[in-house]
Amino acid sequence: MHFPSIKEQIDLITGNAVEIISVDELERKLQKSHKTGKPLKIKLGADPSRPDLHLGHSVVLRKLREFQDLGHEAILIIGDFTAMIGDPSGKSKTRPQLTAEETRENGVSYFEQASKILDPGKTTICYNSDWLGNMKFADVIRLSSHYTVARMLERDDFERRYRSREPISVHEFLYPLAQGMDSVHLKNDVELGGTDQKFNLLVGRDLQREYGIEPQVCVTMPLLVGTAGEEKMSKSLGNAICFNDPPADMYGKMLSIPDALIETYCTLLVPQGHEDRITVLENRETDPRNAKRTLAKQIVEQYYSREAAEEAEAHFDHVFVHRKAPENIELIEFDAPSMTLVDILVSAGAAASKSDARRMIQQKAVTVGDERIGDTNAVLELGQEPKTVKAGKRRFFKVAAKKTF
RNA sequence: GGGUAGGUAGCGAAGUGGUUAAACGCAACAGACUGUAAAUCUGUCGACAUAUGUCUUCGGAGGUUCGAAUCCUCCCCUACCCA
Repeated sequence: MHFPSIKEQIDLITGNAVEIISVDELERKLQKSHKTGKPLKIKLGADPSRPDLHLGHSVVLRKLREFQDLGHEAILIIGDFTAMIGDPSGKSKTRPQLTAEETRENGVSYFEQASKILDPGKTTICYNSDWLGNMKFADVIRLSSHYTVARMLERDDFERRYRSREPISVHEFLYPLAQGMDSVHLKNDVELGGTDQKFNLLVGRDLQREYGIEPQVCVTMPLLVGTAGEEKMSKSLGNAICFNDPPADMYGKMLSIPDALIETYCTLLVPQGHEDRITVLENRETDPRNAKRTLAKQIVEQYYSREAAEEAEAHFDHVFVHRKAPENIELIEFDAPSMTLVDILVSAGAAASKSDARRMIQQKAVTVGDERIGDTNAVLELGQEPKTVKAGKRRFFKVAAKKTF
């Protein structure tokens, strides 16, 4: 196995990373692998309870890919064991308990999506139920004796919640330990994670040491902020751009990010060394419009293709710049000769309730054909010929009658 | 087990008997404007209803009252202190 020079490796690994604990140890490990020809084992934990990967995940996946490109071994751990128990930590109190099948399925789906960034042929996948599932209660107690409550409370999240008097369940203390056990089991050299994972990564490091294993190097990556620019990107906050978003949506969402986010998104989402990176970063002040367009196209290309990116851009221009209806819009057929606009909006899913539909009409948001409708009692005659309905700026659909009446 | 403080709309947070469907902020939605779904400004933001009408909501269940998110009783949940 041939590796690039240590310096080259360190430069790439350090790029974009927030913190590396510690660079010296990393260097030592790299030297050792260089000498012995044995790749380093790089661990990344995946949460199979949320199988929709978004750009936030890509930041850390990309780092893992960089390790792969350097010749090291990527290990993706699907945290199926913890997902089966159902972790109610943090904000979401109702994180669902998943069955074994569901977690396996999600794990597969996770891997498929992650393959858009990783080199799938060179990625090892493990399920942590394989070892955690066999632990006896006595083993768990023994494991937990390695850590103190005070140290647990050092974690930002716990500390904050403890201080603001929010509940912390005992089992939440067990999760970092479980994750740490993964590291003990794998004997990995490096573990990757977002900055919010720092504590957990450090626990893994400590536990490895306790169990007489050479401690892992922890590499933390920045958390990507959501498209709104404030909170971190997360599907449940509705500010995410997912790997599986259709190209047009992905492109549109990318263009809608606040200008101030161009730099962050570009550095975290475009591969290090890519030419677009320089173009976007150079032009973001002087020509934010085109910088953003380049960036948006580049992202779509990563998950789909160059062609898809071009199409997405054309679609966007058509709909939003020229304000025309898109070509392929959903046709909804009703089994009636006429219907109130309100009912149509609700059954098309364009409005959440009838009140909402009325509101939209009152706000002049609804157009049928070329006519803007302002009457909340409007009734639409339905015929064989589909009519185009536009609700708001970006929801289009066609309506028609199922048959002639 | 005892004590104290709490549980309000998607979230955060006011409101302690009556113009309170419930201030305000965030998010969301819409309109104007624009290079965009940026920014900014304006409006909307429980449901139902052929607009000024009705119904449901302030942890849950009962009760007091002409009238309660606001008072009482019981229960559930959370935090902190004491044991």
